[in-house]
Amino acid sequence: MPSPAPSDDILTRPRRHPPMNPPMSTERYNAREAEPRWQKIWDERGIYRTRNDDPRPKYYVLEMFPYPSGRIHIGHGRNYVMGDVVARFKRMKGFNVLHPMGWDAFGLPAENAAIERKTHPREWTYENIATMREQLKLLGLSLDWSREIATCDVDYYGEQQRIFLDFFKGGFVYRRESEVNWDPVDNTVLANEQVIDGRGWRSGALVERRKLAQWFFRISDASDELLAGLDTLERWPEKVRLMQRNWIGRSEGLHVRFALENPAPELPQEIKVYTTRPDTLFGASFLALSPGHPLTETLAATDPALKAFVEECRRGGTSTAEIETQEKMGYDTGLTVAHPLGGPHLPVYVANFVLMEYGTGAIFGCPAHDQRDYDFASKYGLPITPVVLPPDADPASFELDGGPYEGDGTLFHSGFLNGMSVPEAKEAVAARLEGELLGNSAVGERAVNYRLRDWGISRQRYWGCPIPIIHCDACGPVPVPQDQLPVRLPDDVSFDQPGNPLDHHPTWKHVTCPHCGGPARRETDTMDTFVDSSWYFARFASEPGTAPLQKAAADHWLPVDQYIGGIEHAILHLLYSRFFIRTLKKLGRVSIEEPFAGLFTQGMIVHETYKDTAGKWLFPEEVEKRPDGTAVKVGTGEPVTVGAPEKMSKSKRNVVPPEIVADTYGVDCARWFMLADTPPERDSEWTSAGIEGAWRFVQRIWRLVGDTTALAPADTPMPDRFGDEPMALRRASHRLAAQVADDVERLRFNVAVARVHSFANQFGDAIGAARKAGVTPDWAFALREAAAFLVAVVAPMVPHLAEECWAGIGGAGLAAEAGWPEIDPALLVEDTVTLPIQINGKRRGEITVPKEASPGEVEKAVLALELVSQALDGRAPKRIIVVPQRIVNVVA
RNA sequence: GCGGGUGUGGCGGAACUGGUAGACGCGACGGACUCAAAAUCCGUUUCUGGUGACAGAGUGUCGGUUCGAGUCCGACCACCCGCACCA
Repeated sequence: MPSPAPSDDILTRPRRHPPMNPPMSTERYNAREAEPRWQKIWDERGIYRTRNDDPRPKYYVLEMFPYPSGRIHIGHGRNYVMGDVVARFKRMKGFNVLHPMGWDAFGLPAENAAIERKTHPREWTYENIATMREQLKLLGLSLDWSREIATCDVDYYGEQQRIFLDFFKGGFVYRRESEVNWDPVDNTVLANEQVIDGRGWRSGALVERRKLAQWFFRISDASDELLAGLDTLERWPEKVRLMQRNWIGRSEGLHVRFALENPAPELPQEIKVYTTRPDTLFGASFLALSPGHPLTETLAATDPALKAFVEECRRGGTSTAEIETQEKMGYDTGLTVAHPLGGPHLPVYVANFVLMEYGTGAIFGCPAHDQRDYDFASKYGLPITPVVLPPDADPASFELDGGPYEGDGTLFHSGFLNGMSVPEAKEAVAARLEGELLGNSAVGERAVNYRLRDWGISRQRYWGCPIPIIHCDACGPVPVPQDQLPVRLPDDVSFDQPGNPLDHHPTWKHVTCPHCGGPARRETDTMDTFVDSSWYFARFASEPGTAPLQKAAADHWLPVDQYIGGIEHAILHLLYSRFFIRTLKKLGRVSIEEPFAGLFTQGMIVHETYKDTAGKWLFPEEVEKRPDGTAVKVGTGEPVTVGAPEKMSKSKRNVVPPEIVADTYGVDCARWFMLADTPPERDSEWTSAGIEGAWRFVQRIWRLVGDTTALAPADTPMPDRFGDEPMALRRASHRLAAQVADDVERLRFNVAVARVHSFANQFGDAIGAARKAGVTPDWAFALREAAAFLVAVVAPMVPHLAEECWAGIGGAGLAAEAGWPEIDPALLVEDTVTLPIQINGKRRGEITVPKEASPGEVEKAVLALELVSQALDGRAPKRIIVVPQRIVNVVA
């Protein structure tokens, strides 16, 4: 899924040292020593292994699994850390948490690596996985590694083949011709990202469109339910739901059949168009067919000029930028159609802007009320008749001012529609045309259209899940029999020649037909990797070593309670997964419909970029910032240009490897930094000042806890009475636990961090006060409690430090297995409240009253204040507004 | 073009359903400790005027609703994101 950029020379890169003494003295928390030690203990005790038969309520938290591209940098870590905080927090709250990890391991880069470095895609992939697994472990994530999977594991893709065949038998898959990008020099199919400026990325040849038979999933049949399902996804960002809604693109309109006049015998009797503006039918001045329309093809067979025109339309890239700038082009076929409502006869054109894939591949053009039709009609001298009159315009004098009018209004020049509003006219036309016959069926038929197209899953590639079909000349496409599954990828493949290695493998594709026993060929296409990622979250539900997709396990764990990933997957991955799970339900393989109950899209980590005088990108470690704001190259003093913060990427070298952060500050600092300051959905800038701030705070927690254990004896019993100050500290401790729990539930990590900071300030003051006053039993208890609460509250965020502190205060077991602090509700309630006093809306003072004081009592107390009587200057106030617990406003 | 979002100190950002704007952090400045430095601790830090208690202004701009607006409404400006010949 995300495509992390590898960084090759991390281990030789210069290190930045911590801003202080080496963290070795006993005064300081030594993360470098403590972190691996705790990770080993967690690992040995297997505390993050999840069992399906655990009776506690389940909670499934998942981060989008990575593509194993090589190495991760710190920019990739943010979503894993956020997920980890949620997982650890929910464990403390008593849930049986599933928090797994895997690899989106098929895909093109492995084949490119095979070509460039002569390594096998399998080796390259599994080596990358090994590296990245260690890097992720370094982050101290509480993952159940026993459930790890890679989509290129035979077990996984074998199950996927079974699912494909279920889809096939259920009628959710079909095969049809579809266009691909064809590189005529390399004789190979190119992915969209391999086409650069209309040319093959490797050969530089102009890319052609070529038709190939390919497999499709019938996702467009599910348009309506996918759309309706969005309304049930209350814990998804509104933005993502909107993007999916637009992508599905439902529209309501009318199919209208136009009778061809004097058609030649080989031609059809009619042309069917789709329109969402039947109200503008009297303004129609032409019909336009797509170059790919069947009628176009029929006509082109006997009309060389039309054939040339169609070919010209085919040329040119498929990129949106090109389509966007393309001029409207048309070809007059000489045919005409009758107007269904008795208007003038209309010429039939073929036009480059009419899409075959949408609607019926044919339109009627109403130039006065559609920009595209207006452009077209202007170019070809077709009539432009306004039929919708804008509000307040005069029908006698109304003229278009240089463009179409696409707004609302009243119909005119439109026969029986005159005077109607646009919606009324739409309805009237639909009703009229439904009742009229052309041949044996109605001229008009109401229709719903979707923008969503079927999902083409065929890829002419080696490193993907083989499509388990055998092609027989006699029997057609035949499923691979169950006992011959999985269809394994052959290992002995060569990447010496262009094209699909499966296709030119000497033996692999030659098989006998399971049906008739005759000679047959395997399908050599593999599946789109989006198929792999459409059900991996269901695979994690099964215990390791068991069948990959188990109904009971999937029904137990799904839907994912909290899914976390980048916004770039807002449409395809999430929509495909939704379709996949719905289809699996229809096939009886799971019982749920929506795979992800809660979705969160996190922001990226960005970093400044650096260039030397030669324009070469520099790593952050190669750059030294001067106090005057300029930057120079370490060692040489050469000036460095500092660029704006951008997404971390290998090519721009603005990456920070997790190893260096772990070595210098410890990963807890990195985790704290990633959670602090910036709201999690926004991009966050990685800075050395920020990580140093995190380092200081980690040390601060350590000191607060250390000071407490030195001052207050362990196991101090709870005294009957508390002094004001210890009581205030207790209130703060309990409030902290309540508020941070709320913040984490709402994924407001930056706010949670701020609260912890704020509490630390208060805790520090309390320690000072206790020292001064003498550590009485009430102080001792309050301090110990504060330390225990603080450690527990930060445990999800800085788990290693928490363990070290937990051990220091004599906590039972591991912090990772401790529960969330028990909050005494009585301590969350204050008995007095301080209200600000406004005079005429401006804050002029405040008053402290008992919490239960009635508005009348508050009013009396406020009026008694000197600042109020001064402001009133003897007059009676016009009005006093008392908002209980909030504010008092005196209107003088 | 269509749809959506965001605008708050030098910076990242807080502010529950309309109720003390600037929490918390970063940076900066001043001080304590130290032979000195680092670390740590304390204080100041929206702007303007004033030595000062204090006064005035202030959440992109303009207007509105309200006792009270960062928050709600209308118009506009800027930036960001998504989609884009979808009939």
